[in-house]
Amino acid sequence: MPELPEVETIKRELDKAILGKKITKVSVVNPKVIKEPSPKEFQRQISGSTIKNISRKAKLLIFELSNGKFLAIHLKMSGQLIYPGKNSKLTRVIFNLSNGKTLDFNDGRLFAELRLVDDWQKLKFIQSLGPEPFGLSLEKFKEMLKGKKTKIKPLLLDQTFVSGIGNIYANEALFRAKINPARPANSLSEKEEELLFVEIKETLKEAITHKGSSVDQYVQLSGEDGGYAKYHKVYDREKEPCLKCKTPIQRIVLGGRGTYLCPHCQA
DNA sequence: AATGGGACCTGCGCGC
DNA sequence: TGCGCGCAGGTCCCAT
Repeated sequence: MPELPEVETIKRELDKAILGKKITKVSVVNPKVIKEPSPKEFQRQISGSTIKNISRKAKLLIFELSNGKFLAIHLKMSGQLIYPGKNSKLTRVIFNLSNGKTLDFNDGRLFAELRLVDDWQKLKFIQSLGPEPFGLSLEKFKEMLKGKKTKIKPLLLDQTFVSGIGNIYANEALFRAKINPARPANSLSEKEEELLFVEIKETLKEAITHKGSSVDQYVQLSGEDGGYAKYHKVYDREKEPCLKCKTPIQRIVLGGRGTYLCPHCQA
């Protein structure tokens, strides 16, 4: 799915496009993506409310509605929000707005989760989240790494450890910090911890600047691709030459996820 | 505590 | 052209 930069991009565009607008009607095309309450209640309770605020927590989008409820959307692997909506075969939920346009929620793989709740802070997913990289000090980050024998890359993907990083940016940040993804987290030198801390934030920031990485399903709110994929240094570049040393990029599997590295730069 | 596997789904690209 | 396989920005759950 969209990782932190992709969700942040969508959040910023939603702010410009639909903040303050009224949702006149909701059509649930595929009820599978509605986790709570029932699809019927979901439609009923949202209809007629105004979007008062939109925020992002890690990879989760949260709409605050005028009826006091919160709509939480996790896009998972293939979720998309499109405005103005074009109603494709992947459209699972349609939000009709008072201006006559629609906000479409699309999701090819049906992994995404939409929840309408009284209090988003009580969501189990939210309560388990670790800090976001931007809200973290270097000291705290070093502290967190202490005693962690896990491989550093799967650890970065663990949302209870730090939140917002996904598979693309974990790979990219580790390359930029010249750290092998299989290294035990507690084996990093102080210099490496520092560099990793900096590169995680830099990578995420750059990705936000370019409006995210469109590798497969992710698109911006307008439906356009994000522009960051062409700057990827290792992700999805198996067998292509390392941009620094020409060594072919290697793909391995760690924690069940495709992992890309330069075996020379990240020895 | 940590790691591995599978599950949830659909669709795409690849090799034959 | 058609088929089967492996793979996919995520997370959860169970077994070891």
